[in-house]
Amino acid sequence: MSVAFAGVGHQTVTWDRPSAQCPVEVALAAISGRWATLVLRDLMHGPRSFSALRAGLPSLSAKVLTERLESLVAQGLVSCSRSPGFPVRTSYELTSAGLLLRPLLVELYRTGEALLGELPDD
Amino acid sequence: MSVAFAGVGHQTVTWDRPSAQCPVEVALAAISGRWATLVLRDLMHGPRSFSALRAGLPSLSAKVLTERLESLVAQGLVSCSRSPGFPVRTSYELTSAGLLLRPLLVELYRTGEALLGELPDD
DNA sequence: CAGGATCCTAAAAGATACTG
DNA sequence: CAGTATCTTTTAGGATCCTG
Repeated sequence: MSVAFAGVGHQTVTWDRPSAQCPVEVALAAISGRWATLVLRDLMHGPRSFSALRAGLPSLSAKVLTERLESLVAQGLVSCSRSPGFPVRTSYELTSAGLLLRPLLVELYRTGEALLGELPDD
Repeated sequence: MSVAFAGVGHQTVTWDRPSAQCPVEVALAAISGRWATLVLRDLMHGPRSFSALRAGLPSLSAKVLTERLESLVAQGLVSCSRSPGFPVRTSYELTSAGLLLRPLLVELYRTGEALLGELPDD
């Protein structure tokens, strides 16, 4: 989106579909996909290994976790390091860009709480 | 999620999958689905008719717009009023709960901008 | 004008088994 | 330990045509 929502002004936009250049789409890409926010929350507490992440989310399959991590790494939000030797150990860690997501996650939580307060009958 | 991300403390959670009671999931549900944030942005500027929304998002099909609106109405975020007579006119408008999403949309935009600044090479 | 009804395709998610 | 490979199921999105 080319404008903020806070009433700063509404300039007409020329595109009509989600664009990769739109900040909102960029932020959404980071938190989209099932389990994405849960994986991010775990990583917010510090580096985690593949199995530590699995242990925290038992009903998440290895395949989906792999997909989620690949996506986060591809977006530059998470970095991955492997220990040499055997068995291999990996460590996934938020990058400085990934840490930028913290306020967004907080805001998601805050907004959700506000909605639950206003609409307790859902 | 049962805890915020701001370092208030990390209590072990007992569930292991996205839950409808989790504030984060509630907020996510409001903004998920393609075009959802764009529809919400339009509505943030005031009531809109079905075709006004379509006109603003030309590549969005009637079916998907209907789905998005139904979802928002079902969540209590948007209300819909129909004019009597013919042809029918509808007006979609954010409820007070829907207005609670504004800061979240702003934060999405802000975070996206920050990410684009930190990762211009995507 | 404001959708509803169908049908179709693609993408995401999940289950299971296996490998470096 | 940290994944990969397949396969099946589910879901979302889109196209087209139709109706109150």
